[in-house]
Amino acid sequence: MSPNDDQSHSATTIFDVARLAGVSHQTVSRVLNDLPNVRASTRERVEQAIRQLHYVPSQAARALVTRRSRTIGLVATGLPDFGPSSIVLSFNRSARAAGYAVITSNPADIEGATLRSASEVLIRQSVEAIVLLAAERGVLDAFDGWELGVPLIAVASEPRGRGVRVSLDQYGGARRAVGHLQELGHRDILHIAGPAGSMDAEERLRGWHDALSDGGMPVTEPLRGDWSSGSGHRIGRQLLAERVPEAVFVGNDQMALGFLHATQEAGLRVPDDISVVGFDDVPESAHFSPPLTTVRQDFTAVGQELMSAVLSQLRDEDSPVMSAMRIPELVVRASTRRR
Amino acid sequence: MSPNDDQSHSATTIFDVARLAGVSHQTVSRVLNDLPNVRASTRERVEQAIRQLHYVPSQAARALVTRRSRTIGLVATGLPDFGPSSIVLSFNRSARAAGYAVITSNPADIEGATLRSASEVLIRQSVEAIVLLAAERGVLDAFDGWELGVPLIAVASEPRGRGVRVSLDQYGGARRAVGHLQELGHRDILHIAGPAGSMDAEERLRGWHDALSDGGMPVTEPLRGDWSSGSGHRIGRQLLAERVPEAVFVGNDQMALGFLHATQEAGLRVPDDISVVGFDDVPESAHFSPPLTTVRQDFTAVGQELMSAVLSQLRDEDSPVMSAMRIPELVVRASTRRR
DNA sequence: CAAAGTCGACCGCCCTAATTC
DNA sequence: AGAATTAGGGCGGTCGACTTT
Repeated sequence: MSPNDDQSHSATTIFDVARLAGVSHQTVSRVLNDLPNVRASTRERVEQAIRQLHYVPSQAARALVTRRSRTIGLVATGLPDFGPSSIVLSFNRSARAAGYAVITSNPADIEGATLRSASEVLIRQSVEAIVLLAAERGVLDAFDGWELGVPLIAVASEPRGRGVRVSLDQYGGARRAVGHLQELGHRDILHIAGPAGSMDAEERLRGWHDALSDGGMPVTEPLRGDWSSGSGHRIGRQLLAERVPEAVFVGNDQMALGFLHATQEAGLRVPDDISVVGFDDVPESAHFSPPLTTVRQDFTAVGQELMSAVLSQLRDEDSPVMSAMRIPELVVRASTRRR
Repeated sequence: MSPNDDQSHSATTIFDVARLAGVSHQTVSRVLNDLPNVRASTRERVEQAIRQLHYVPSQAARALVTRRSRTIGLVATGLPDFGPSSIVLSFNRSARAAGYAVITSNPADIEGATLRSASEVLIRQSVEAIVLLAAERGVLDAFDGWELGVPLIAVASEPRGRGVRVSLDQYGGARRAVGHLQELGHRDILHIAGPAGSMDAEERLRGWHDALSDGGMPVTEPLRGDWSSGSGHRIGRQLLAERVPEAVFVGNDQMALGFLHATQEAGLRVPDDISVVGFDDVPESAHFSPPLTTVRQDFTAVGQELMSAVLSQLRDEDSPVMSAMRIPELVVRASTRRR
């Protein structure tokens, strides 16, 4: 508002405000924290002084005395892929909306030691909770027997390890994908899975497997990719050199893209010669060649649920340990057709 | 190490450590901060005590007295797209390597007020610097005449506004892309640009424009997308309904994907009927149909340079205001061919 | 006179208790 | 007597000055 009245404002304290407003520092504290017993006129004078001095309360001082940093730590792997990035984005926004700042750590790998040291840095920043976004099976084991001192909330699709878990129903999503293929009359349905050890990969694999065996269809060994389009391409090449399945359920959209690439190189047409279903529904999948039938994951919801899990955990320690998982929807486009 | 010796460790203080080690709290502080004048044997005893108590120094208390939070704030827009996500990832890692934690804020829009309030939240967390990742022209204006109190470092490809700027040479990259097309003998080269107002979009547009006029070629009005593959698709549809240009330089890979989709719908073949060049080199572009010729941006380098700009700014206030911008490389794949 | 340690003030804020109106 | 306000003691560190080998 008014110009020329800032004095290197990192040095302005609650006492300066008090002096200017003609009250005690404690009264200023009261208005700062919306506590009662402050006359409206006094409050107004104080607020006026705050504005005039560009006063910003010191979070450090406040954290020191309240023992609440209003900060939560996020350990995230898998970036810059679309899914993880989307979850991080949504989580950051939800946290901010709840009045929390989030400190992010992106460890270089998912070794127990690396994860632990990333968390230690966060603990040192006195975060009030730690959120773990690392889809690998066993990452939670790294936290076993380690008294963090703060709640741990993880994105995990398997019911295992300590901490609170949040996820979407990968198994259910996979069943929908394969079910779609089955409804179209396909029986010979292969699966290009994500890396062994990824909880999501394993759950999708399980969904595919169960859908086939429940339908009395032959279950073959799944092929293993690493989520990258390159791996989808490579696997597709090898596979198609041997035989052409009726349909393929690919573990994510990137690998599906690589697989589509391989089909073209092999002179095959999708969906005429072979049906393909992906997983994730990244924004680009609508423009793949052909537009990809896939399973939509609501990453935004995951971020929001993470934050609400954090909040309920902060509120009382024994809130539910795993929230209900929504089943992702199938998005039918042009990469699948009736046999 | 040893079991059963943790006492709700958020309450452990430097005094507890001192007592256990049989020294004064000051001596503990010395070993904590690697200061001299501590006998090796004493140091060892203190470290032993620290381990035994699971002692973690309170960042809040330290920040309060040193006035250094060891935290830096990041205001990032554009997520979850690949480029911005990659920069954020790289920046986080570089910051961590330098001993800084980073608090991220992802504003919902790029209005001045929104940006400003996001920064205020960061200031309140007493960050030591603010990094702004918002490609829009004019976002820096929102900070004009506002005494932040901490250095401001921005990713910006245009030399404008306050603060330190870091970027890759968008203009140079665009010239390389268009130069490639020209070398292949194309003269009728259209441009599908990113949204008006995006600094990167404007710089790439300028590069395209200058390449054409320097080559004595006709410059038409650029088409405007919004970076999404959907917009590339829509624009492609409209364009191709009217006429088929020899070549198109598309502002990013996503829009290029959408455009490729449109060419297929129009029954055109790339690169036989029309050459296409993208920008970014997202990992998927190698598997587009056809594999995309594009310009590779080294996002990791941007993240690293951001952090080193922060450090030099923290070290002394008048370090260079804009670092040298590298020119992104051209990656030739299968979407372009000689006329 | 070094090196190794100890003491005590202070960073900016919140909380409880005491005081004033 | 009760509402409004003030005084003072930490929170957990760092740093300078001072004391002990």
